[in-house]
Amino acid sequence: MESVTIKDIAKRCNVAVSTVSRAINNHPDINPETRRKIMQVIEENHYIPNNSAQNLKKSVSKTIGVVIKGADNQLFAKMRPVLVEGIAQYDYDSDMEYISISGDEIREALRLVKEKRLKGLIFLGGNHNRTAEELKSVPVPFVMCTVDMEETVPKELYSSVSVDSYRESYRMVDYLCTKGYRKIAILAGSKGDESVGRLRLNGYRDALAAHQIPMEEKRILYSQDWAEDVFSMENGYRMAKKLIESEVDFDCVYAVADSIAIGACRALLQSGLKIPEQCGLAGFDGLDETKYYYPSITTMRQPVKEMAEEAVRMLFSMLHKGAPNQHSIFPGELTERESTMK
Amino acid sequence: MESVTIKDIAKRCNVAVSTVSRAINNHPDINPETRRKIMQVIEENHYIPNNSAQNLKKSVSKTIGVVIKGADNQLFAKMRPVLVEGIAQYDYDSDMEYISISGDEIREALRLVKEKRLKGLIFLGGNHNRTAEELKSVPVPFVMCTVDMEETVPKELYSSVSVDSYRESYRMVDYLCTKGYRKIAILAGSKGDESVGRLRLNGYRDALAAHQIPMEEKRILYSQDWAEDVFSMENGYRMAKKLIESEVDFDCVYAVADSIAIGACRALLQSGLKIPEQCGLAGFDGLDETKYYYPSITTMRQPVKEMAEEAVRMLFSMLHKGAPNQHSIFPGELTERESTMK
DNA sequence: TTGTACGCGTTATCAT
DNA sequence: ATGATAACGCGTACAA
Repeated sequence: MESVTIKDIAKRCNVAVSTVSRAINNHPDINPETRRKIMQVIEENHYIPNNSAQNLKKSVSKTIGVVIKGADNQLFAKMRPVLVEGIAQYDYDSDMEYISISGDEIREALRLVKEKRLKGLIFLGGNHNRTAEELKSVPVPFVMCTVDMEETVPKELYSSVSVDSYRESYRMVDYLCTKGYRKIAILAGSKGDESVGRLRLNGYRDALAAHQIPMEEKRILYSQDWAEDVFSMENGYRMAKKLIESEVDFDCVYAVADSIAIGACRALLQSGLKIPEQCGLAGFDGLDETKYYYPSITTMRQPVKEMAEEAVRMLFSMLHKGAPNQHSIFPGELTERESTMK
Repeated sequence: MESVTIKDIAKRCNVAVSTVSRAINNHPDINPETRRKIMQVIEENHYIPNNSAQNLKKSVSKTIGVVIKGADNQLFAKMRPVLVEGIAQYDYDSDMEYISISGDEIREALRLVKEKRLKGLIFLGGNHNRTAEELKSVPVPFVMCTVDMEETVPKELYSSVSVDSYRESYRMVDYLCTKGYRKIAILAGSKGDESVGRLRLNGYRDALAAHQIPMEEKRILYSQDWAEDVFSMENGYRMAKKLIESEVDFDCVYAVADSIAIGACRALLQSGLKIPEQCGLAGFDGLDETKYYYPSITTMRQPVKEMAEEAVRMLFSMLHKGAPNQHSIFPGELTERESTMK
């Protein structure tokens, strides 16, 4: 339990702690011979520097915080390793923090920055209507990843990497219209959604309008307000069931997230509908599952890997070169699959 | 950037740092009045104690390490929040570390324990053939979660929470036999698998034997040795494809993991086979997706939430009460679904 | 009840 | 090239 410290190593080597420190940190002015010997003793005793002491001393730990909103979001799960590796390439550590979908990521971030002396932040998910006040309160550079901010929020107050939820949602619905679907139902998030759910819903609205298709309120399905559960397959299943039982007329279902689409797909097939012959289906995000469902499900893929890499690049350009806040918008990849290929 | 420290607070309050410290840590002997005032100043200045300094001082940080093997394992993703919350209830912090599926979790754990002065460890996944040496080298109590150790490893050297992969796999195949399936193909892990894959394969072997069904090597499909990829849907799809094209006779497919089963399911349906009429299908783990596939997929559910809770309970019983190593085996839940209900 | 002073393990700045 | 020592921010025994 009582770990071996740098002092122990120094003693065992009959040198001063400073010499050991030099050996560890590859300092130039040290006799290669003593260095070799010290490293050997370190090996033998399985000595490993105390992280807390290092950070305390360095006063500013080389650590980037990653605040992940939504515990089992699969997109974020795919981004995590990319971020860790990317950050490591700059010789920084990463500190991952998961917070609930209903939590306040900015408040949490503030705590972390102080507590762990973080040098920068990457947010995965979050509300898109933060106030200027809130954004200004973050004392280190940060990048919002996969979250479209409200237009009213000044662009110079934050950096971001995202796909344009509104625009790509519009594209998707436009595509569905082009395929001949006219009565497209949408499975949206919760009614009070302040995140991507609403933006995608807006894209749906405007695309229909552009095709002169009257929008029926009845074809908009909201989920119950069980916050954590909004983007679950179960919720998709429930909403689709409700749609089917409501006897509302529809020839296509568009879900604002693939997880919702998968649940919905089962409900549709179970009710005897043929996909895509009697009913089209499309999702959003590009989860792997959509490729292996039968029928495979049309989706708007988000290039998560590239986005994560860009977020890291962007963050360090601000950190190292003092670059100003930037915004990078990635195009979604409309992936046409069996569910809409009649 | 230059954070406010406990000294600053002390100065602003005209008290000594120790008094501030007492206020923060709810010490009994402090004037409620001064305490109130100090807390107020702390609020106003957004003071938050430096984590590193606290840990360094406490010399033994109240932190539990969680080593997660396999980045996007969905089972583990479900366990994470349960673990965090459970650990927090004991007033400990958790430190999550993800390592690649080919990494050495023990070596990594050793590093972490020293570096961050961890008090205990929970492993999510890992090799099941560790040596006694390796287990003894871990200097803090630890619990292996969801990993069945080899019988030859002395039970008193580690604690574990798991379902019995061999036994439950046996049960599953036994069930399939009972349903009348006679030519059951298995989609196993990679040939050199040292983890659950092999144990589940063994269960398959013995269950067939018990039913006097001769085992055909041709019905055992191994994946390529692309380590990270073994339990992916894509790999399931590939193996099933290979099976179909091989013209080997089979009336049922059993995948050692649900993710593999999902990929396989698509391949089977795509080839025109009716499930379950012409071919049964079963997986293992109990992923949500299996419930929403069409047809829904029979699986052996692992009670992940309960297992995570038990792991925490077990760890702290060792930590606090000095309890000896323990082993808790959870029964799998054979969930019969459409894919095997002819 | 409050203040003083030391030490946690490490790195950096001086001397030597 | 190496050693002694201060400092990082905090908690706590001890003294007051």
